[in-house]
Amino acid sequence: MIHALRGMKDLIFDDARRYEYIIQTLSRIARNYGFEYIETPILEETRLFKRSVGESSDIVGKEMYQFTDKGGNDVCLRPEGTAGVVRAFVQAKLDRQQGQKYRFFYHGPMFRYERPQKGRLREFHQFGVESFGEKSVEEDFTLIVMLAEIFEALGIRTRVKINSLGCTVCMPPYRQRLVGYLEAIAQELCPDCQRRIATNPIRVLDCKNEQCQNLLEEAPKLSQELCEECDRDFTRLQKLLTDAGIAYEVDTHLVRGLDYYSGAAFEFVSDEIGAQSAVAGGGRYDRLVEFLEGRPTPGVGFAIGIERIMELVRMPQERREGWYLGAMTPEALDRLLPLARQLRRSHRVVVEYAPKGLKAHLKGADKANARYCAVIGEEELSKEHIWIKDLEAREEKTVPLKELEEIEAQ
RNA sequence: GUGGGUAUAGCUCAGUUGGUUAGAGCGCCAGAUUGUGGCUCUGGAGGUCGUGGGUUCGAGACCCAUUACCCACCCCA
Repeated sequence: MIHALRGMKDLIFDDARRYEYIIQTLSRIARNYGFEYIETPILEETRLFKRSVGESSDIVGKEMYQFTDKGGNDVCLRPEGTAGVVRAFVQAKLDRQQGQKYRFFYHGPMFRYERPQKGRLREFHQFGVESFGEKSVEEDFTLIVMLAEIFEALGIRTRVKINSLGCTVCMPPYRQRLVGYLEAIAQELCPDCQRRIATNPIRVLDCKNEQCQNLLEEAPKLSQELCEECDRDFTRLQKLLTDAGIAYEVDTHLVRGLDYYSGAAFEFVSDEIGAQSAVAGGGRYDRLVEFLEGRPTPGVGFAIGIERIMELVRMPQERREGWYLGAMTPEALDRLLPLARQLRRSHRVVVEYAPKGLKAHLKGADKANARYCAVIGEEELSKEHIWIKDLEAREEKTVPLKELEEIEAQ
């Protein structure tokens, strides 16, 4: 038997319904917040991600599905969604519309060659939004509010963590101070952290090693060394969240894993899904458009991991819907087919082609989750009638075929 | 890449210290008088016990290898 590749799953039955419901719900909310749909290619040039996500990240360093296509291009399956949307933004020359705001939402598959575990697949799906041209911290606030609304709508309990990653003014000096501190205690840090001092010192902060965490308690904190502007924004963000009644925790160790983040960073976590607890993450990336050769344009966005919230979603109760049509004789089937075609203009219709007894048809209609079971038997056929039962109300009636056709044609 | 766990029916799992024709529940199919679903009852189909070796008179059980899946580390949504 040919099996799906490791870390790749079919969405079928309940999973498919949940996926569809999630996408519909999130799309609706995104539109209410002024975002519009964008779709970008799943395959992109590798250098897009090297420049945006960053070569020092594991994602680009060792997790990409990368290959050379038949034209000799170095390409890869997208490992995340932001880079493609920013590329599309620059390619459409929207960066030339200074002062304009653009807001997009997207959803679709992402690929990372990792060892699968709970909440982590090689092909997984994200729903994300990207907002361009809005520098105000109110936009950061609005995205967090939006996420809160999303998880509330889906019936998922989450905790909100926020942090500020600083800007070009305050981050570089902080980074230097941090490196100085880390070098002094380097021998006591785990091997990974020792390596990170050179490659990406900020990420030492969210090392999961307990000994490292203890050593880091005395480390300089960016939150205390933010420049005036960043500090003002971060304080304002906290005030807005408090006023809006959104509980949050400031997590100075919250470091987004991708290089393009700056300024506000946030993460929504769930305590009900195992080790991979981050269900959504995002933040500001005011320099990313420049990295991709666009004119400087502020940006902020987030992404939600669909698979991570799938089992948590509270689905609305499913109701019986549409029609089941069945015939008790071969001749009766000939009358059913045109009727099905008519009904399908506006209703869900399932047709059973095999002639069967009434009981079998009722069972079939029940299994098909149809609201109405309509059957033509010998009796009905001779009078040009059709027998209809409402499976929910348990009421039945026999009406002329013509009547049903006319009513449903509207 | 590293570590741990699990592989028996379509699904969830039982299978005692190795011992005859490998079981249950759910699901599926067919019936319970001739045209009435969900509930109940009866019957039925369906398994080379992940794969390959080995130990043994005898292996679903024990040993080795291999593959797949799951969980955790790493990293991230």
